Amino acid sequence: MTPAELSEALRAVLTSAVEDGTLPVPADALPATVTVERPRSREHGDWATNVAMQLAKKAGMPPRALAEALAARLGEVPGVAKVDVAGPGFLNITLDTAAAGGLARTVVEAGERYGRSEALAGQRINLEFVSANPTGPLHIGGVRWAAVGDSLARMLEASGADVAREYYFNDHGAQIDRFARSLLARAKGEDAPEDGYGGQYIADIAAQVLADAAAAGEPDPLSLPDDGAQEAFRARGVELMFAEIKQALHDFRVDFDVYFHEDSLHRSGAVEKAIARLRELGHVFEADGAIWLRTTDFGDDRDRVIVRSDGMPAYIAGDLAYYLDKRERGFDRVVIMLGADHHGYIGRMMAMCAAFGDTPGVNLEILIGQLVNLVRDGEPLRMSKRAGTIVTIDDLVGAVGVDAARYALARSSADQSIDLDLDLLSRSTNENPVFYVQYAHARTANVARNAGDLGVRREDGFDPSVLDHVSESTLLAKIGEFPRVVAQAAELREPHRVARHLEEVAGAYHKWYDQRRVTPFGDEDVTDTHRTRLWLNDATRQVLANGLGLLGVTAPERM
RNA sequence: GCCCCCGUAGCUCAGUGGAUAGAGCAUCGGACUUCUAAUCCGCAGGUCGCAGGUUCGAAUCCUGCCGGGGGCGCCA
Repeated sequence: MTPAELSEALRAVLTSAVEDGTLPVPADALPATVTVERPRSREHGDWATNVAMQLAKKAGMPPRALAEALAARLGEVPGVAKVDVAGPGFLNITLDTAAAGGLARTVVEAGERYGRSEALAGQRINLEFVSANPTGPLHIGGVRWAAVGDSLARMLEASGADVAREYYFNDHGAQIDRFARSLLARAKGEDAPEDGYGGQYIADIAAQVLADAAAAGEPDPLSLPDDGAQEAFRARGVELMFAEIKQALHDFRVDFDVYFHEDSLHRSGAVEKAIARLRELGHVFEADGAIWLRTTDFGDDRDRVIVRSDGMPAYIAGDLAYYLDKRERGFDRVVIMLGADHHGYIGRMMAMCAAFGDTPGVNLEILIGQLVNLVRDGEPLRMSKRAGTIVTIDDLVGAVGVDAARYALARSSADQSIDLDLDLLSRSTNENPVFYVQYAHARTANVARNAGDLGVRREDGFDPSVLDHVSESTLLAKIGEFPRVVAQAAELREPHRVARHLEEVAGAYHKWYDQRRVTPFGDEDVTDTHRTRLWLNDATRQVLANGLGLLGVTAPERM
């Protein structure tokens, strides 16, 4: 019996109690899903619910009295061995060993589908993340969002949502001009401009632009007048830089459905259209020669310029048009992941959303993630694009590999700033928890191979009543909670929850492995005990594989 | 000055109002002639930053303060 099935059984008990008057509350007062949790202490049974305490006030009954009434009915449910009322009104439920163990078969039969749900079915979600400027290689901060964003996308999809991964390609404006001037200067053998970019990659790309032009039989860009030369370096340089970022992300197992060019919003007239819409809605005014959006009407702390007094659209104008474009493409939920250094945008972005008549927090969600700090020898490392002292995605992946990098970045809450010690990472020691989880998976695969070699076959028998050891109860519980953890991670936009849960599953598996043996000794006969344990072994393997898949981390068969 | 995030075991961090606050790492002591010891078992380790409040119940929610980090342009 899965916790979800137990939850349904509880709800049926509640419904019947309402119908015959035992529980004097209206039917719509019942929670849609009854929360069933694994109690902290083993003495409190297999599962517990606080539903009696939640309903006590509405029913006008003492929580314990209500719990007693429910306990009697719940005890009648097939598979439920014992129900106790404890503390202020908890219902502590103990399952028959066989009913609890049945989960192993459920998981194996569900296979890759175990952990998937329809919790977010019908939602069309646009998830924008990374969106780094193509003025340099993807740095460590962007890599965090690549890992977290892609994992979140996988979990949203597993929960039934229709998800588009989107990268906003900022190829318009002053930063790109600075990038182009830096390339040009380097090609001429000059120092980088005061406000430009430095680093070896600038030299590499400048050389590549020259080589490409020569190979194509085009005139040497350096022979052009400065304007033309800068444009040649801009066009080709951005293309090269972006291709490099895209390739690095692909190698990181992150592929976007849409790479959206900011420039296209300006060329297509989408910016003007968005401003016109806001003007019609009466949220635009002019002052000091500029055009403003009255975001203070919607909670922002100051109004925002959308067209500067020199006639150029401000940066936010692109955001207005981009948001509108996403909505018009049919996404009812626009989710944007930003670094903590952009948290100041939330107010204006939410105000913009409201100005268009949408609901902030529903149609537009902004997820803020804290920064990644780099540490070497215990000293914080200052990074500067201009000086070229940046740690790129390739540096990180080269040091620890994709699996460890993705896992390390995805296992912490995005609210938490994280320190990555470069020495530790470059030593590639075994301190990374990804190995703990992957090793557990490799072990399940090894056990299954050995069992197969010795003639243990699942299809020959399944007797869940033999799964009576405490390590089996614990492992079954961890496996049983997996679907709820995935759905919760998707709904809360907190993919790290899945990683943490996998660590618990792995821990429970390792303990079980030490206590119970799947394969027969020597000339021992194969019994249902071996077969049933193989079901549990394989169920664990499935959960670890599904979970690692949600994190974009491989599940090795051998290590 | 205003805004955001953080403060939990020696370290790194889990814990979206529930029971005796957990894990990994580090330290110390144990367990491999039979499924992988990248594992497991045990010991030890805590004023959940401080002070109030909300309620049957607060690490969790609210207010104030302290400490650390980040941000507040007609830049992008």
